[in-house]
Amino acid sequence: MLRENVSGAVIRRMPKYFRYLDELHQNGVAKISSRALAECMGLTASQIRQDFNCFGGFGQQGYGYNVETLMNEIASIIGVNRKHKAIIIGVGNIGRALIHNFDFYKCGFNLIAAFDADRALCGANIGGIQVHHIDELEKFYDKTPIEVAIMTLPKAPAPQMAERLAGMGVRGIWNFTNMDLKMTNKSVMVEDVHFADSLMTLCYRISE
Amino acid sequence: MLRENVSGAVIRRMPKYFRYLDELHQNGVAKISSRALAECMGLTASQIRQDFNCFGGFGQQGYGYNVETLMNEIASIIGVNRKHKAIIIGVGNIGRALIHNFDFYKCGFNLIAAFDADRALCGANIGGIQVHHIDELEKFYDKTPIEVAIMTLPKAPAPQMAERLAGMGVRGIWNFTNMDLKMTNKSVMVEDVHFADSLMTLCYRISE
DNA sequence: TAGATTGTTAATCGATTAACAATC
DNA sequence: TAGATTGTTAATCGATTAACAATC
Repeated sequence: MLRENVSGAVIRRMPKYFRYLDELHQNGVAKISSRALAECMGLTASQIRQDFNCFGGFGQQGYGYNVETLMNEIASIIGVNRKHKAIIIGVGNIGRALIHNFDFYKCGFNLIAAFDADRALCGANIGGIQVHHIDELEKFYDKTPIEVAIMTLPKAPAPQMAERLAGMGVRGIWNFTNMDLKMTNKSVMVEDVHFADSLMTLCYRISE
Repeated sequence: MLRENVSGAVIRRMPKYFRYLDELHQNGVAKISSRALAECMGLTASQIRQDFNCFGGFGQQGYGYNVETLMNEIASIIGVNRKHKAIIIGVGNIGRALIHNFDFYKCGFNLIAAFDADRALCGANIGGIQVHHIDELEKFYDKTPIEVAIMTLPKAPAPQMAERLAGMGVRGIWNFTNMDLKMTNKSVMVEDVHFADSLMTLCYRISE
């Protein structure tokens, strides 16, 4: 796996490749050409071959790509086979929705605990996930270090919480606060889910 | 407002501009230069001026931009001042989370109703929003046409629902199904919120 | 007027697409 | 072998950055 100088644009396409290959595999498709994959994904064959060759040559001239092999390669490139430990901070509506509906495991994560500032919720078990008080965060981390924190808490405490998590040593933050977190430690990766930006983009596009 | 040949990259940045200008305005900041805005948003001054000039000249040489004026211009460019009517299809966890927590109004929308296939939920009022049975969708639309549908329903019925909505005449779909909707009618705008793709991107980035 | 900062053109950079030799 | 399709290089396209004249 080469994995150097891979552009953000390519990285953002990898999950989509994984998604389509997973589906093809489940449908019993054994091989696919860049051309056919391009057709069904709405990309160009050229782009697909360029993208894959950022990480190595997974195909075979004259044949195409073996769907299962390629899917596994991409899974391993993304790292979804590694099952990183994650916790969720804030069990309001969005937090609960994620706990109940979202397939963390398929995305390479193992959700192991939830935290909230509301003492009334502590000790509760939501969808199989134990809720702890936020004060116990560091104690928990010392026993069980986690790689990623999911921030589904209100805006106000968010910046401070992000720094606290970074200080503890988390590697990444999945950010649902709809605000940009300015991390002092740039090695902590932040992935934003900006609902408002997304909906406003739609607003623009339907306004012609 | 020129608004021709505006690239997708520029459009995606508009909500972010709006967000920052709104905050500056609330903090009582009256004027700002492209340089200062660039600094606080993590962009370049050049890019900001290029972006704004896709839609017209909102600044003043030697002075900068009036924050309130610029904010209002951008609000009007995005269309958030128009309050498009919207409905939500599926009141599971994600649907409820949006109804309870999300500020549709600020993003230019007026959420007027919810629909679900589960008869047990029909007639209920969730966070001020009436839940109707999905069978009444067309009847409802005939009386009250809406511009946008928010799809927070399971994958299985999603493709058919998208076509049904397009057939009725909706202009846009905010898609939470985590699948790509292939619309036959290309004039229906689809904006995806791909949780899984987002988290997998983070997975890649923390895997070095 | 002098200083500041825009609007806009030109230069650079990066990403996508096209082409084709290599090869299964 | 002939046909197909990759991996990879070259060409194109678009987006970002730099530069600077216009002007408040």
